[in-house]
Amino acid sequence: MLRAAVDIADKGGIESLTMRRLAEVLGAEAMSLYYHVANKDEVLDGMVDVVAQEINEVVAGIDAAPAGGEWTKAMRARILAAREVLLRHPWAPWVFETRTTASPVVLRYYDAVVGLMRDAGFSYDLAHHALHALGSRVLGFTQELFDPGGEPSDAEAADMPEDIADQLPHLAGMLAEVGHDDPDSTLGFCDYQSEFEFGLDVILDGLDRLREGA
Amino acid sequence: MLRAAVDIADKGGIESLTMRRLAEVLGAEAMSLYYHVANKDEVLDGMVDVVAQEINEVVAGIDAAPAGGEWTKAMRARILAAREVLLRHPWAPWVFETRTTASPVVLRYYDAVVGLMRDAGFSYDLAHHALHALGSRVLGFTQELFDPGGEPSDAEAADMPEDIADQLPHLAGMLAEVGHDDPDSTLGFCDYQSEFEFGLDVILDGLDRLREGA
DNA sequence: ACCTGAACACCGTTCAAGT
DNA sequence: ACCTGAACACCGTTCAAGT
Repeated sequence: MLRAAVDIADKGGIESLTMRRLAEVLGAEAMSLYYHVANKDEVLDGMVDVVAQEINEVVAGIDAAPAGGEWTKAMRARILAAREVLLRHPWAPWVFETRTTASPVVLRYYDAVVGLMRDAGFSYDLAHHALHALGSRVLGFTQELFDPGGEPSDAEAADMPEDIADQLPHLAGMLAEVGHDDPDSTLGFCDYQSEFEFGLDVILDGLDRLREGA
Repeated sequence: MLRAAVDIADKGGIESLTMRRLAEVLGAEAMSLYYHVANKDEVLDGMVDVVAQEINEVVAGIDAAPAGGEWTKAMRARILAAREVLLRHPWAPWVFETRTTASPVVLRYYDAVVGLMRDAGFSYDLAHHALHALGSRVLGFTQELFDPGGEPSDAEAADMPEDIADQLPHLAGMLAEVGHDDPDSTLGFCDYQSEFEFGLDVILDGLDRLREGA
């Protein structure tokens, strides 16, 4: 049932996941679901468990590799592996954010993350701050809002009108330059993967410096 | 109308904002709204404009202060001021995230942010990376997921069952220590404001170091 | 130009009733 | 123990009709 729910969301987006559709895919006749589950939120709870379980399985194979390496390497590999799982489930960030109770499977992931930092010499206090600083990045995603200086929106397209460009001189300048440097970004799209890694490295480096100073 | 929509969301949460309720508050009889607006998304678009406008007004007064100071001070003050506005509109983060088109008012905010970095010697390229690294933090919020090691959930409460604590040794240890240090966090709540500032400073410091190295 | 009532196509969910 | 049909209370939205 959870597997079916994940499939629906993967294929048609999270908004296409309705109780009626889920029952249909399962062959059941609609409202039978409520015998097995209290409400739709419980389905969503189960779906984050599925994704978190997937992440835990993937990182289990990763952790062995950078055994002698620095902790930032291990953390980086772990987070990027988690990100790959997340990219297969584009609805997952939204569902993660809307959950109010902590899934035990997610807690297991966080426990391993704290363990990794502890092994690297972090105090519990600093590890706690570190989790907050990383935020959702520790699970491999960030919310992209409207993508500053990247979207091919009417206000930022290459043919940005003169009068609007005058009102936003710095964005116009930035777009012109960033757009020119990278042939793939002429349409204004950013490379989300490398931007994610950039931000991640800034934070990991900063945390490592704090670890050394402590 | 937008003001009324913001009021409803402020008081009853974003889920209490329905077209019928909005019309009721406005004195109109329900479906008249569709003469002035194409659909509900257009209302939500307008609401982020209201909030962004509020932010722009607040930061306009802030920017003058740290004139001779370092850019990180000015950026920090700007972002924390934006955060105060956001805290008055708890629904705003969710609405910001769901928008697909960039509001001109938000673009104005980002333009000023890029301008601030340009004045500090940032290249357009680094400023672009910086925006991505800051993500939603530049507007004053982060998504808190389930709050690692903080929520008074059944799995993490002070009376965490022995068997669960055994499965999550690092989280249990962290919770015990962090919970003890701060008398206000005995219930497991984190101080979101100081965690926000911690993460923000990590990123700003890291960006400043990259600026110097460039 | 502006508003309205009735209706449509959808939700999640309840509940009494079936096997 | 498990499933179902009919119904309820809500959505956003359409549309023909009013002033």
